[in-house]
Amino acid sequence: MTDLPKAYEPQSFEAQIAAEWESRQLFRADAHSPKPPFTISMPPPNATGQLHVGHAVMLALEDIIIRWRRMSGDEALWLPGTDHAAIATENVVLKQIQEQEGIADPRATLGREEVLRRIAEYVENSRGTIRNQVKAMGSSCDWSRERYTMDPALNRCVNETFVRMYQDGLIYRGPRIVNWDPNLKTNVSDDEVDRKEVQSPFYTFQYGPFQIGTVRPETKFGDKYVVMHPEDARYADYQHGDTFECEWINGRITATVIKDEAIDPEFGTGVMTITPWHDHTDFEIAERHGLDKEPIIDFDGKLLPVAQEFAGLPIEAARTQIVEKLRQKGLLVKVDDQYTHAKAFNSRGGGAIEPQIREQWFIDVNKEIIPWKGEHRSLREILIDVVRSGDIQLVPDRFNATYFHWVENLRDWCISRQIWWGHRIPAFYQGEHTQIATQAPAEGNWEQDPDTLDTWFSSALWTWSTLVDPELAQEASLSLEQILERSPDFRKFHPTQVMETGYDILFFWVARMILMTTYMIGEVPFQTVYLHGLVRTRDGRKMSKSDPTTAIDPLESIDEYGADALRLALILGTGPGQDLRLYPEKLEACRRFANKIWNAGRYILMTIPAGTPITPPQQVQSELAQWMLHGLNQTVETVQQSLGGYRLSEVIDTLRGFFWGEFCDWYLEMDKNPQRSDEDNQVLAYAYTTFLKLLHPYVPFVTEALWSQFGQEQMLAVADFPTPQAAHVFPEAHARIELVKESISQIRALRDKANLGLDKKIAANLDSAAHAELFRTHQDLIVRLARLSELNVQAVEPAPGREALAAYFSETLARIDASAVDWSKEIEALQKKLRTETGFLEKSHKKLSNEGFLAKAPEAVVSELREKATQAERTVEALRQQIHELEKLAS
RNA sequence: GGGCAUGUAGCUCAGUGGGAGAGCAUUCGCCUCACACGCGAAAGGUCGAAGGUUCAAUCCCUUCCAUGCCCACCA
Repeated sequence: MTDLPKAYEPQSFEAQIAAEWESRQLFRADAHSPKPPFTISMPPPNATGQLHVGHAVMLALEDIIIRWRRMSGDEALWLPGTDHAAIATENVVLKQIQEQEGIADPRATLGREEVLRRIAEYVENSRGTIRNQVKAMGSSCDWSRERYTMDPALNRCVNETFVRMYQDGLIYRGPRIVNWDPNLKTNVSDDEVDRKEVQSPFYTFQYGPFQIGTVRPETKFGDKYVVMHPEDARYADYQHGDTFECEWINGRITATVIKDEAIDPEFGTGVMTITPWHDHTDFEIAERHGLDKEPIIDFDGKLLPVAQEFAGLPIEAARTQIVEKLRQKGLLVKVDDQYTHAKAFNSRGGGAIEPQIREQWFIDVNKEIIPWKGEHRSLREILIDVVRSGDIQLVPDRFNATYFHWVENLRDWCISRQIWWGHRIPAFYQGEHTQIATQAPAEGNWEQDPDTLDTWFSSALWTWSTLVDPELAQEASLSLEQILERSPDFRKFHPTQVMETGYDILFFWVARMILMTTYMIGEVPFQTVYLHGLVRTRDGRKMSKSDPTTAIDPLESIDEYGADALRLALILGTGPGQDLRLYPEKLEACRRFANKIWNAGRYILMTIPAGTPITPPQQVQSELAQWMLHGLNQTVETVQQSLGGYRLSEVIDTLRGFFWGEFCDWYLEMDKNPQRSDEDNQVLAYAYTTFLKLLHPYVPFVTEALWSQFGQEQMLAVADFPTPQAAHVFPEAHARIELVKESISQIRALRDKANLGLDKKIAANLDSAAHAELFRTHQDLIVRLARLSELNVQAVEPAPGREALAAYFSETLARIDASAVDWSKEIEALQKKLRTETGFLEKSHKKLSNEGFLAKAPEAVVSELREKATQAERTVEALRQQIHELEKLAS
C-alpha cells in the first residue's frame, strides 16, 4: 500500500512538505472566521541576522502551540516579522563601508540619505535569508501578514503614539545624563548597559583638608564640590555649604562642602568630589542640591578646553599625565593597583560608556494621567496592575518577582538615539518653535529632529501595529482610532493569546509592549507570557554566535538530523524559564525517535489493506485492542492537560514513552499475527493516525509525510486534534494485559539468566499460580512474543503454551554445567534484593500497625499497601529458597 | 547589597505527600521478515547537608553548604 522510501531521510521530504503547506495556504488566518481567535506575534528577529539557535527555540515552541491550537479548532494566527535593529544594523553597515570603501566617517562623507539607502539595501537582502530559515524550521506562520518594524504602517503607528504621548505630557525633552557611547556616537538605555569587572588603579588625592578617592582623575577639573555622609562623625566639624580654598590640578579653586546620604562612609575615605556631567550618581546629587554642572569630556571622548594643557587628549592618555602632575604637586596620597570595579559598556557592540548630559526625549513613567479601570494611573502603576491582577500571566510565575522589582525601580525611559537608522522623531523645529506632529508642517522651513527612536519603541507596539490594515494606515485623513476600528485583523486578533520569548528580554521588550499597548489601546497586548531560557552547551556555557566552538548552527543541524529532530531536541528535558543544554547526542536521540515513527508507519502501511478507515472503531472485541485503546485514551487526556498548562516538554515525554514503549514495543509486537481481522486493522490505523495527530505539533514533517499515505484529502496540519473517547475506556482489559506484560518480562529475565547458567528456579517460577493462569488464557500472545523474543521458536512451536515453554527451560537447565559456574556473584545479587525487600516489608508492617496511618491514610492507600506487603512476603520467601539452593550448588 | 533559580543514576534532565523515572553512556544476549537509527535483559541513586511539620517527606517549612543568573549610583 505504500510507496514510502525504506529509510527515514528527512532531507528528502521536509522542503517539499513545507512548500505544500504554503501553496495550500493552510496557515493563512481568516479575520472573518466564526472560530475563536488564537494569536501569537512572533518576536521579530533582527532583519540582518542569521537564524541562530535561540531563534530556533522560539520558533519550535511557538509552532507547537500554534499548531496545537489550530488543530483544536481555533482561528490561529502566527504573525511573522523582522526588526530593523537600529543600532546593531547601522553599526554593521557603517563598518562595512569603512572596511570595503576606506571611508573613515561614512556618515560625514556620504550624508544621511545615502547612508540610509545603503542600510535599507542591506536589510532587504538579508530579510529573505531569515525568512527561508524560519520556513526550514517548519514554522506554520502566516506569511501573507509578514511585517517589518520599518513598514510605513508601523511608522504611522509610531508617530501617532509619539504625538499622543507628547500631547498627554508623557513624552518630554530635557537635559539629562545619558549613557553615551563615544565609539558609536549615540546613547543607549539603562537596560542596554552591561557592567563588567575591570581592574584599574584607584587613586587617593589630597583635596584641601580632605582625601578623596577616584578611578577617574581626568574628570576632576571642574570638581568644586566635596561630598560626605551627613552622619559621618569624622567630618562633623564641616557644615553643609562650608567653602574653602585649595590647590588643585590647574591652580587654586574654591570648593564647597556638600552632605548627602548617597555617600558610603565605609568606602575609601568616605569623601568624594563630584562630576555631575559625567556620572549618574553625581548628577543626582547635583540635582538634589541645585549644584552647577560642567562638561569636561566631549562626545568623541576627548578633554574639553576646561582641561587647559590637557585639552584634546583622549581619556586614557590624559589620565596618566594628570596623575603625574598631581604627584609632582604632592597631592597624590596613594594608588591602589589591585582595585576592581564594575565598568559600564554598551551591550550593543560598542565600547565603554562615558556618561554625558544631553538633550534627550523621555517617557515619563510616573505621571498619573492615564484612565485605567476607572482611575487615573501612571504607566508604572499599570505595568504592576496587569500582572498583579492576573490580566497577564507570566509562565513560569516566579518571574513575577523580578518583574515587579524591575518596574518598581523603573526610571523615565530615554527614547532618543543619535543614529540615523530607525523611526525619526516626529519633532520639527523652526528657530525657537517646536511642533510635534505625525507629518512635517506644510508651511515654512521646518527642520525635523535628527535623532531616531530607540528600537524598542517601535517593537513595543508590535502586537497591534502589525494588525492595522496597511492601506488604511496610509490615509492621512483617518485618525488612529478609525484605522484600528476599520482593520479587520486588529478587531479579530487583538489582544493576542501568547507571547513567547526569552526571559532575557522580559524587560527590554515584554514590559515595554505592556506599557505602550495598555496606554494606546487600553487593553493588554497578550494574556500569557511564556518565557524560555538560554541555550547552552553540554558543559553549561552560553552558546554564542561569535564563538564557533560553542555554537550549534540550527541550519547545519537541520541538514544533519532534520528539522523534526532539532525541534524535539530544543523542547525535550526543559521547562519554561529553564536554560537548556544542546549537544549532538541529544539531536541524535531525537532523530531516532523520528525514525521510529517512520518505521512503525511503514510497517502498518505495509500490512493493512488499502482503504482501511482511520476512524475510531465502534465495537472492539479483542482484549489486546481494548488495552491499546484504553492506554491511548489516557495518553490523549494527559497530553491535553499538559498542553493546557504549557508543559510542552512533558507532552513529548508522555508521547514518546507511550508510542515507543507501549504501542511499538508491545502492541505491534503482540499484533504480529498473520490472520489479522478487519477490526484489528482498523484499530491499528486509528491508533497510529491518532499518534500522528498528537505528535504533529512537535514533529510536523515526518507526521505529515506518513499521514499523506493514509489517503486523506485534508493535510494533517489542519486535521482535528484528538480528544478523549468515552467509548475507549476498558480498565479490565487494560489491567489484564498489563499483567501479561509483566509476566512476559519476568520470563525474559529468567531466560537471560538461564542462558548465563545462573538460575535454577525457572521451572518453579513457571509453575507459580499466577503465571499458570496467564499461560492458560493468553497462550497465543505469549507464543507470539516468545517467537520474537529470542526464545527458542522451534521448541515452542508445534505445541504452543506453557508446557512447551517449561520444556524449553528444563532443557536449558539440563545443559548447565554446575561445576563451571561461579555462583557467588548471583548469590550476592539475590541477597541484595532480599535486603531491600525485607526492608520494605518491615516498613510496611510498621505502617500497618500504626493507628495514625490506619485512621488518616486513604482507604486505597492502606489496602494497596496490604497487598504489596503480602506480595513482598512471598518474594522474600522465594528469594530465601533460591539463595539456599544456590548455596547448596556452590558448595 | 537586594532578588531569583538550581542541586535526583556516569552525563543531560523530567517527576511526585504514600516502595525512585526517561534519554544517552555501560554490561550481557539477539542481524526476529517496520526499524541494528533496532529488540530483549541487567547493572547503576542515604533524590546536596542538618533540623522541623505529618500516620507518612525526595516533595511542604527553617537553617546551612555548593552552583548559576538578574538587579543596584559604591566614587
